[in-house]
Amino acid sequence: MDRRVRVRFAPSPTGALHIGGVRTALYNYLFAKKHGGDFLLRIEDTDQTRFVPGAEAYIIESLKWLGIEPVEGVGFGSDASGGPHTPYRQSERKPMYRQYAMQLMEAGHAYYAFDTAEELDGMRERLKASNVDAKYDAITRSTMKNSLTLSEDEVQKRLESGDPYVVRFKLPRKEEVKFHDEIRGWVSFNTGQLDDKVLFKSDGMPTYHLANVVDDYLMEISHVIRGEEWLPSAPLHVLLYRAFGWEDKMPKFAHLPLLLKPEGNGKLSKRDGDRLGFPVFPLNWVDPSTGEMSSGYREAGYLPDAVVNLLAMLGWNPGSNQEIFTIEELIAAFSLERVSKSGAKFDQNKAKWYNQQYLRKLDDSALLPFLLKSLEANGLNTNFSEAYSLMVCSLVKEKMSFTKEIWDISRYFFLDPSEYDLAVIQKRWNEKIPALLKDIQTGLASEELLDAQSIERIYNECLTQNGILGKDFLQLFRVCLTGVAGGPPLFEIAALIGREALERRIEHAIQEFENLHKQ
RNA sequence: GGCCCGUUCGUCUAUCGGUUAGGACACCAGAUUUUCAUUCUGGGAAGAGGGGUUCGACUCCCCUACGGGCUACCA
Repeated sequence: MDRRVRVRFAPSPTGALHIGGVRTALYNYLFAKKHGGDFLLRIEDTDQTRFVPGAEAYIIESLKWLGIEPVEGVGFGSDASGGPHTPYRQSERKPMYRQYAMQLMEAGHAYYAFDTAEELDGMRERLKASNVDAKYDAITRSTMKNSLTLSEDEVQKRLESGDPYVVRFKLPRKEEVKFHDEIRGWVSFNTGQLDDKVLFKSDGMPTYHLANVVDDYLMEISHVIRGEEWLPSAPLHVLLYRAFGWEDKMPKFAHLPLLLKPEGNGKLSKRDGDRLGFPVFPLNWVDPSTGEMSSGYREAGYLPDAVVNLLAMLGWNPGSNQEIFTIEELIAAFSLERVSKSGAKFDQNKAKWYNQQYLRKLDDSALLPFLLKSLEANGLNTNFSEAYSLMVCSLVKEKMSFTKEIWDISRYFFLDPSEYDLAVIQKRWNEKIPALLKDIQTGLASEELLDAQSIERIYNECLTQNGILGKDFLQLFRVCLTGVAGGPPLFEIAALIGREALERRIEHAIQEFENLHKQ
């Protein structure tokens, strides 16, 4: 156990990385950092038929956005090679795997199989018909075309004539395979239930099982932290380490609980896309074959630290009541023992709450780029000073849950209201209002300095003059100035938008409200 | 179907044999806010069912139910 901690995140680039995968990466990262070890990214692209262009770049960009950065691997590392175990893309490691398949063959742990897809289907159908588990195992392999049943000459001949073949693992007949999972404790399987998995495909590529074990060994991985969907193949991997004679270098396993759909059934999947009302991807993703777009946390207005925090708490807890963690605090507190065993449903409300918390902690200036981007999109970027925008950010910050809301809740700082909240007008309007608004208008016009205090003073004076109560009018006045029913403190808004805007907006309200309230 | 993993408030979870079963989100009520929101206070809300073991079980064991995963020359 004094082995250097080295863990890896090993996604296959078959599409956008979904948040379950992100969480797996995060837990690996936290574990590595916690133990002063290494976190690496390996791309498992051994299935050429499922390759999706852009997926790898997407994974890398996602990890960078979230700050879950590997020290080695594709797209990372101190130099272009990615690190000392380059390459980190399994397709580029292709030439290395064959020798390991051969090593198993020579040791009698693997064999050639020549069965065609049709023959395999036939076998499965036959077994199913007789109510037996349809699998290529210790019994069925004796009825199939492989180097255990065919003569040596025949095998040689097939190999030489280029017949397609695969290499299968020769599973021990009836053996209890036990291993200790860092999260679940002892887990055991009987090899009688397993089958002779293909290790090496007819296209010359290894399957996941072979490539994964070989690479973990070569890259000196100390802990395999992955999703629970891999638990059933873990015994195979254990057996492979034994067959290779690498048992002393076998990593410890930790199988993470799955992230479930909020509506009840099944694990959260890539297909869920936007259906659920929250993103399942870190970044926006456009499916290159269908052109279909799925939204991501970044574009939905989440802050990366908030996403990291909420993902960390989904399936792990510190054992205390602390909910908000910086990444350093997460690293310090993290342990596999406190990862829960059962699947967790994603909670949108909690996610929103987390984002709000992080938004509020942000400097006003950190919000500025989001606002400036919106101003630019609306062609207003040259009309207002950056100092003005910064003040808007500070006023509006507490009202936001997501960065992308900033334009919607602050547009009235830049544009006169084009429409008004009718419900408020209808509820609060009465015949005294026009005179009151006029009074405020003239009061403001004759005041030299318009700051929040002076505006409020004038406002209150006019209220008393007109015999109107503040609670009956303030919200209407807010609608008059901003068009909407809620927002930051009104007199601060008024002070910021300034004399001309106030004059214009009050004048407009005097003309419009009378008609609007009748609608 | 088979194998494996799991099961505490609506949701995320604490509890590692003895607690009025705690917290957070959400929800509801009240207070504060001349408006909305914020904030504060309070409230309702849980151990799947059945057997054991034990002086004592949410906690340990077994069975059942339910949920999930896997069962490809996909990862």
